[in-house]
Amino acid sequence: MPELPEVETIKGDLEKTVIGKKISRIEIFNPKVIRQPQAAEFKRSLTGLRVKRVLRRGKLLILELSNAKFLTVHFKMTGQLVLRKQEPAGERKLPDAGSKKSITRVTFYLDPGLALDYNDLRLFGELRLIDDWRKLKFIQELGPEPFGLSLTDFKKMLAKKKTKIKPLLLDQKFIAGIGNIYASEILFRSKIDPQRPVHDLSPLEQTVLYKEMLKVLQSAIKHGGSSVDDYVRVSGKNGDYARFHQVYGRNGKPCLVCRTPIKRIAQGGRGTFFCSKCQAVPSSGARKENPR
DNA sequence: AATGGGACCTGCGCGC
DNA sequence: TGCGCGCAGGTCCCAT
Repeated sequence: MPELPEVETIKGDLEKTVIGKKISRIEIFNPKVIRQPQAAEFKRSLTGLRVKRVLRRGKLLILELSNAKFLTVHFKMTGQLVLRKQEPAGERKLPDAGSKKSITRVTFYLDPGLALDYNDLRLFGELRLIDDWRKLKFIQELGPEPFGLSLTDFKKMLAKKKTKIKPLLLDQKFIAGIGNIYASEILFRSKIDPQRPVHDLSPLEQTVLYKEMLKVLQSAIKHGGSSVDDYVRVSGKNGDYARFHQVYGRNGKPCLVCRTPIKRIAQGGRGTFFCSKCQAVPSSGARKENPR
C-alpha cells in the first residue's frame, strides 16, 4: 500500500531520525525479505555502516550508506519501517512481545539507543544491499516522477497510449509512484470515469487530470500519507490523509458531492472506486454512438 | 501493445 | 463456534 506519498513520508521521517546513525547490529527473523545478497552476507556487509542520505524513487525507499552502497526497501503491500528505543540490556524481548505473532522480519540496531524494525505481514517486501540502486531493472524501466513532469510531457505520454486511464495510472512504467488508492482518488477529483480509454480524454480533461494528480499527491504527503490497512509512519503513528479520501473503500456509500452510491468495479484484478454520476462520460456531439 | 491470469503471502470478514 | 472461501493489492512472469 505504501504509494508515493507514504514512501515520501517515511523518507522525511527517517531524515529527521536516522541520518548519521551507525548500524551496530542486525537481527534477521525471516530471511525471505532479504532479496540480495544472502542474509548472512547482508548482515555482515551492513553492520558498522552509517546512514548518509535517504532517497525515494517511485515507491522505492533508498538509504545511502557511508561506504557509498545502498540499502533499498520496497514495501509492496504490508511493509513498515518503525523506529523505537532500544531496550536497556537485560530487558530485551522479542519484537511485538505480547501480541500473538511478530511481523518484525528484520531489526536494525542503530547507535546510539535506537532500533529500526522492518515489519511485513505478508512478506512481499524486498530489502536489498546493492552497489547502485539506479541499475535495478525495475528502476531503469520506471516512468517519470509526477513532480517535475511538465504538462506538455504528460500529454505527450498520454498520446501514445491506448489503455484505460485507471490501469495506466497504476502502470509504474508510465508514471512512477501511483497505486490503487491514489489512482481512484485522482480520477474522482478529475471527474473522469476510470474506464475511459486514454485517447478519449479531451485536452482539458488531460490538463485537469495532471493538476489533480499533483494536488492529491502533494496534499497526501502534507498529511503524512493514508493509513488504510497496514501503513504507519516511522513513529508508528497513522498517516492522516485517509480522512480526505472521497471514493477509495467507500463502496455503496453516498458520494460526498452528489449522494449517488459509490461504485466498486474490478479493473485488472484490482478494485476501482468511483461515482458514476460525478465521473460520467461527458456527452459530446463529436462522440460516435456506442450502443449497449 | 494490451489484457488476463497466476504467483508470491497472511489475516480478516463473510456465509453456512 | 468453526470451517472454507474470497479478498486485499505491488510487482513479476507467462499466455493470448
